[in-house]
Amino acid sequence: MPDFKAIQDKWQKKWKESKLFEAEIDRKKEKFFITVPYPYISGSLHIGHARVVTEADVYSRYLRMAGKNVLYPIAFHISGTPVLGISLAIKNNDKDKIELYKGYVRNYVKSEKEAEAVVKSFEDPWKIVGFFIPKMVDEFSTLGLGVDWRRSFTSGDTIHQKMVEWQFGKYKEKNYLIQGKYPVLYSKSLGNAVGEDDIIEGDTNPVDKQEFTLIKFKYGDSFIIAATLRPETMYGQTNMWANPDVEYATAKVNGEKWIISAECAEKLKYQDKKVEVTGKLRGKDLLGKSCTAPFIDREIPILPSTHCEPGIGTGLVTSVPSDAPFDWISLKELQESEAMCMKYGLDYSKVKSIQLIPIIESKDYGRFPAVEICKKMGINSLSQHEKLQEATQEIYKIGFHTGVMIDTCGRFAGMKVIEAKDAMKAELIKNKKADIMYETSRPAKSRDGGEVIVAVLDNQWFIDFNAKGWKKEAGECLNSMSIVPEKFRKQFEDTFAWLDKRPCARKRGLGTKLPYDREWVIESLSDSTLYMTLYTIANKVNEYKLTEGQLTPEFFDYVYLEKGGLEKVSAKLNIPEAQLKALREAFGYWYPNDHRHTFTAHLSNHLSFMIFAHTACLPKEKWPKKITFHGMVISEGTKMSKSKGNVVTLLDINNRYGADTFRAFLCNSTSIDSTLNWESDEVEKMKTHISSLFDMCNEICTNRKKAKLGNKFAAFASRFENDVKKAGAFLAAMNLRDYSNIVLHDIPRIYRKARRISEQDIPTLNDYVAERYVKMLCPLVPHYAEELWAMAGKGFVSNAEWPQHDEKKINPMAEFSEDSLEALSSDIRKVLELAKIEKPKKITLFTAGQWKYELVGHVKKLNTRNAGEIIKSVMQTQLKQHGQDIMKLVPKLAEKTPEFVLEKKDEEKALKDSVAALEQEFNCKIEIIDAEKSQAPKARQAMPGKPAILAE
RNA sequence: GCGGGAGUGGCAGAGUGGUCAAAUGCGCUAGAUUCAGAGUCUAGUAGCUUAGUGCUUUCGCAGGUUCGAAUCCUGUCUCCCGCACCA
Repeated sequence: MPDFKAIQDKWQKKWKESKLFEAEIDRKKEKFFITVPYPYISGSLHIGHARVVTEADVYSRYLRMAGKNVLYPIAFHISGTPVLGISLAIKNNDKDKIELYKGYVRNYVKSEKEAEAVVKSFEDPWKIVGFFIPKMVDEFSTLGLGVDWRRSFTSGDTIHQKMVEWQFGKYKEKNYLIQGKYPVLYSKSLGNAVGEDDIIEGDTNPVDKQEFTLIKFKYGDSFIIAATLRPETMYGQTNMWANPDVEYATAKVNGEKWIISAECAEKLKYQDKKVEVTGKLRGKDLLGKSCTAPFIDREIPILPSTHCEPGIGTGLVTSVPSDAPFDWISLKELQESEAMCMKYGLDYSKVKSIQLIPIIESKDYGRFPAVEICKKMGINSLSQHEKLQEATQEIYKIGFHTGVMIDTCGRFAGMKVIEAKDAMKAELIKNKKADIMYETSRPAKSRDGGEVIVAVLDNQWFIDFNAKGWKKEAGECLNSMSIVPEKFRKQFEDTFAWLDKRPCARKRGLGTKLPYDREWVIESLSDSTLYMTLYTIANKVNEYKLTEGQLTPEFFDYVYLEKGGLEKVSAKLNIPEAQLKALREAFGYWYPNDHRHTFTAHLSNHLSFMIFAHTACLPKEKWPKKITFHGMVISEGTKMSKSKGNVVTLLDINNRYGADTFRAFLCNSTSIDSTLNWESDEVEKMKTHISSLFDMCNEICTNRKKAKLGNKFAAFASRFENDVKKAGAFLAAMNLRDYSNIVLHDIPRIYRKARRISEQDIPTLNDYVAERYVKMLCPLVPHYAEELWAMAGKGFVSNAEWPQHDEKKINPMAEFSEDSLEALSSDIRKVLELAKIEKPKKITLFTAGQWKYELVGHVKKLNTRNAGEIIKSVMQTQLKQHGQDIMKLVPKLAEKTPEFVLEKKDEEKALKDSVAALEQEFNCKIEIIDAEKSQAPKARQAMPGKPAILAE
């Protein structure tokens, strides 16, 4: 077995030394600029990252060999809050996170002590970035990528930030940016918006924002405020619930006197409301009194229930017992307990007289869904909290999707719940009878232990995708692009239609500050939509040592848009004209992005934004040309996750399998848009497969003799030429699976078969395939290919020319004859087996009568498959005389018409040529007889391409 | 719920109107080579049947169109992905 590791290291080093993949402008060649999404840094790279870069590499290696001037760069994304979250966790001494990162770091440093020190340093987020980026470059490199690393950068680099500033300047100019109110998850202790990564268990148990409608119930000169998720149930209200044990607050909210829980008053301060707490009020004190329900304008009593939680909503709940399980059970408990009514000084008879009011009919439920579901689930006490919650969700879900308002609901009768909800809410708010409050879907804490609530920011920046004209241009761009597979185009169209205003900045996280409002950091999906442009110039910007002060909007206006005039810009920015010109030239030459290869998950955000960004900032000819998608990656049949322990990292790959095995497995195990299942057993098999392939090629390359390949190899040559042709075509279409099938399986198979034709011709055969085969292997297994190529001593195969096929040698007839002969020998074997003849004395082959060839030829020419029509047509010819046989043959022919039919004389010749081989195989005499000249009953069975067989 | 996608043999995965019992690979069975293993080679791998044949069943399920359906149409079931500030 070859030492794949030594071979791999050797060639990766040589490529690097010779700057093989450092792309430069070459006007003689057509340029091709391919990109993949830059990875976000978070620990080690795994096979999910590897898939996209490797597929792009195989493809771009082909294009390079096919004569294109290929630029394939990779950069790194560091924007956003996850890195910050890691820092924070480490700072807060989060044991799990520290262990996790120590685990990563230990892969790269020598001692435990050193690892600890490195992880400690991660309290500074930039140290995380600084540590991992070089490691990631190294890990990617072990895959044998043809990447131009000189052009790499991170989204935290000056060049990136200045470009994003330019981009957002353009957005601002075009009025694509607006400000407005927006609810966000917010940590009171951090004084900042928080994301999933900042919240404890935010990744496993995500926190959502819920929108409550606050309903105002007139109560003296104040309002009792009830919070509800179901404003459509107004017509079903029977009473108000207050928790007797809770202390409520009276507060002035935007000038009105509200009664709400103290917690609620606190939260509302964050939700763009003026709140001034003026007093306290016990829940008990409200009981037995009444308040006026808006909308239905009805007096309803205030009753006690412990299901009102001060921490949720306002701590006061309006009761709709027909549709809310909690309300129904609370009411039921009260109605069944005179003692409880006495306790709170309520009039028991009045409480007992409360009747449910039906309002909604839903699928599978009658007029009182809450009652029904409680009965069904056996709920009869408020203490069954979890079951009640479940019941509530069920009723809510089914009511929302299938419910219809019934005749008790005034002018909303007949309306679907889904519509009535919004209509009633809007009307309430319009008449100032309701307000909005946001609440988290579960109690949550940020990593530092502070409470997470929902805060409304009133100066949130949005990108307005509905800004005038933008969607039209984006649509135009999409129409001009090629999307592979094409089925994803519809999803783009849907996404475009649905995109509206998107918050694009937050108050924390790594990234670029908004140029005209510097307390905001551009959010990480919004800052990574135009960075591909930077690959064209990043190496030069470094080389020229351009500084922040030089990378102004004028710089990008000139380099990207050729605006401002060379002399003027050069003088203003203090950049030599030659340099500025070179930068402009580089951008002009390499851009647009010809091909972006990426994961489907990016479609509805990154890729869509990317298209919008390009149309906003760049002229049409610089818009992206093509997007291809790959499928997801799973490991041992399930999703990769740390907890399952099935994450396969690039370090694992490098240690256990090597790049070529990985590449071969990746390309060969599934088509590009399907899910890749990483199974180590299968990978092991691939490893042995390609190493035996390497041994085979080794022999092909060393045992060679230049000579003309004889005619007996016509079928082989035909298949090989065809494979060369198809391999190129498959690669050009980025069909990596079919391509790899050819080089990994098909060629070895036909080659091994051909070797058996004649031992003494093997060196000639080897010489025939050697050079082209090694070239064809190169995109897939470049290290092995270089190693083999080195035997010929002609430089790198990586930039050799893609092999041409010889169309003249493609000979379907030769292949067909070979196939027929194989079929014949298979048939003979079967006959012998069935006839139980172990050692045949003689085998007679009958060729079909001339008329049968004519018949098949005739049928093939007809463009009908209808047996009746075929017979009709045939009977009008000379063949009529064989009428009886034809009646039997035609139905079969109609069903299965052979692809090829040789002339009778050609078939006889082919048969004669193979007599020797057959005689050798079966070790007996083979005789060929024309069926028309034989009386043997078997002879009648002969068909064109399928001689009758008689074994004795 | 809305939107998108997918269901093929023991497995992975081709095939989108005829040459399809369905490529290729893996697995499995038998044989060859080999000290042995690995590898390679050869044959086979839905069922029944047979001198190489024929028949039946099969491409999630149920119907339909057609001379002919894995492929087109209708209905239905199941699974996967996205649904926004999260990279």
